[in-house]
Amino acid sequence: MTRAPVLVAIVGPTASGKSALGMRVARELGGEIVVCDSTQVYRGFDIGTSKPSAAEQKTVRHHLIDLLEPDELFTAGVYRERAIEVLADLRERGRLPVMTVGTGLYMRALIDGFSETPVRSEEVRTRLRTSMARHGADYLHRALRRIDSSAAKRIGPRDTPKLMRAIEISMLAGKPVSEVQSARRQKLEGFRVIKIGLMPPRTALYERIERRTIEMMDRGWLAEVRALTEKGIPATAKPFSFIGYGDLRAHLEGKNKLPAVVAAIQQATRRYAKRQVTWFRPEKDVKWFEGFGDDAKLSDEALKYLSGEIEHKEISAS
RNA sequence: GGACGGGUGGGUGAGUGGCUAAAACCAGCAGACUGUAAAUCUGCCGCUCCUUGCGGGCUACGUAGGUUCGAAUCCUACCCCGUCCA
Repeated sequence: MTRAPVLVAIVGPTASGKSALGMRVARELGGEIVVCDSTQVYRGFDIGTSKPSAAEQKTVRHHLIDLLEPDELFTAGVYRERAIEVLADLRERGRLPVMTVGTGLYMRALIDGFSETPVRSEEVRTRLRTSMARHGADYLHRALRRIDSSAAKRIGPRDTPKLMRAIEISMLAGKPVSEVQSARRQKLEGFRVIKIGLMPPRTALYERIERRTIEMMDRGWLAEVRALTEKGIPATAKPFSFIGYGDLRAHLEGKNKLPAVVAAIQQATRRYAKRQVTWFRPEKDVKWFEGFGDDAKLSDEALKYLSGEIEHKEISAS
């Protein structure tokens, strides 16, 4: 007779207003935000990652941001573990988890889970990289073909990261990746997930991306990058590969003119948004809203939908 | 006014007689993605027709003519752009 707690997940491309909608949902339904974003976990990288402001964090409690130093690595698997801890805490306190999802893989890792796969191993990767250097660029693909031809068919010969991961899994598990991954995924348990999606019209989204980039610059993004650089964080640190950070750093080193950099950032962001759309669109069980999350009418509807769903689920579950 | 260099598809830019609807890269569009995912990779990318084929037709390399079986590629004139000389 336990009422399974609800988990609300808001998906959508960057700049679609997930945070704004999440804030409202959390405020009105007694929730806290569980951020699902691979960039906001890094401390100090705030403006360019659209991290919730201090004011917002004061209004509604946020989780899973500012977890790491710039030189630390993070993975979908680690995200899953951390998120499960947070969810357990929220459940205990009777708070509604409101996930704002920018990183589709992380949400999948949490909700759908992975098959039981070996964790990333730097040793294996170092070895693979050495072999690749010795035997040529197509070494990994040839190797995977020997181990697991169906996986090799699925992954392109130039897709080094995925080839490496596939081989790594095969080696550590002692059986082909395909076999490893055909095992059941370890789904998130104990929550009823309600997914809502934001899908603004493409041109409107792109316009907003363009505007938001300018706003980020106005809010001192460049100064943020300068401060991070002056702290001695190397350009090779992972968060400097996030959209904008590397470009702005290069600009500070006198490499590119600012207007060109801003244009490049806008472009990269548009492309990123497109990839997010490609990822989220086929997602199952999503209630889609064709607009921005900060639109009053849209958030009214979304809220109405959510309240209905939550009530329904809780009644049917008890 | 004169001398050179150059004008190629949305952009950059290869291509000097047939293998060129035109390399490559970028942008754009679509897609894939089970552990670095704001990452990485794949396909398409002049228009059009169908019996969707390494298929047909049309248009295209500043403009207009010409040479040739055949021209983005050669010739002539003209128009632009850049550099230099007056």
